[in-house]
Amino acid sequence: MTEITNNRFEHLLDLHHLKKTGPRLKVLAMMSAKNTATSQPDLEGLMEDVDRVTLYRILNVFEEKGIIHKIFDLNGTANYAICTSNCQEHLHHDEHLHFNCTVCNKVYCLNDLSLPAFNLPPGFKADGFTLYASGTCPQCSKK
Amino acid sequence: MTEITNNRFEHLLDLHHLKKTGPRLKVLAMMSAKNTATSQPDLEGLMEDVDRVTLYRILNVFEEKGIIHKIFDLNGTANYAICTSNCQEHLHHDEHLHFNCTVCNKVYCLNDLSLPAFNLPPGFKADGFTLYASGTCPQCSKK
DNA sequence: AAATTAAATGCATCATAGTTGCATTTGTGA
DNA sequence: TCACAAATGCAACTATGATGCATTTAATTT
Repeated sequence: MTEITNNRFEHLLDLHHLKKTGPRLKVLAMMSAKNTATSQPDLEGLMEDVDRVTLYRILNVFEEKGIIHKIFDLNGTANYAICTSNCQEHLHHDEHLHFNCTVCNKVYCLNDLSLPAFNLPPGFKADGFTLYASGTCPQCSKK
Repeated sequence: MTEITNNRFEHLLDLHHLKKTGPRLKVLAMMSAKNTATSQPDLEGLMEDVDRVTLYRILNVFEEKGIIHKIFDLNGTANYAICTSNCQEHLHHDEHLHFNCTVCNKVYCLNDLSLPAFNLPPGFKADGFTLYASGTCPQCSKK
């Protein structure tokens, strides 16, 4: 399974003409191991053997290539999540719902929910929407 | 008119049991002079005679009291806008639409638009929504 | 109107997020 | 396996934001 997963990531890097390096594969592994977005500070902690600057550069290219997307949580902290295949194929289809738990502060990407149609005041031309919801996540609601 | 406006701000500070000081009135004046949100760096530039720390503290109390609200733009920069009266009266009625222009980077608060009803996956309990749209604003569309 | 006091400001200092330039290393294609 | 472009690491720097403490100031009380 780890084999297969790793192959999937290597393929992903190939697709975007990026070299398959240790730090890059590790970033993908760390992010895919969670069901929520990963904050930059957390990621930095998980990647202790990798230079901070390298991490920033990896995150930047991944975002440019559409491999991951960046979400700012309620505190303005950068969070990153791997894009769904849907997101990669249709570049303009980036309408996500992001849920930010006010208790544990986790950011959930609820990609399945689609946003309803919307009309803006005259003159505004939108090319992307993101809906943010804040509240209590399932795990924090339980206890 | 400046008199009246100033009185309105003084009244606003009174309402929230905050002392009517120069820096605070200046922040309110600067923010209300614009039809878009003001970024923290811009605000810092506009308030040159006021200490950076004081500005941060003013923004924090104003936000706590519900006088202003904070919006992070596409770059993660903090932007601030004065809340509408609607927003002050009903604390839970903070469903805004924020439009971030990708050309001039301005953030517009389109308070008038109401968000459609939404249902989240089971277990998620939302207490606030914010819709972000990015694209081109009326002024940048023109030219 | 002057004195008192809590609140607000200013200053020094620190922490963290993010960037840039350059030298070194490493993946990949010839 | 060689060569070169790409990626990493390191040093240094900028910007945003926070904290502790001394000083000032707005508002209250007499």
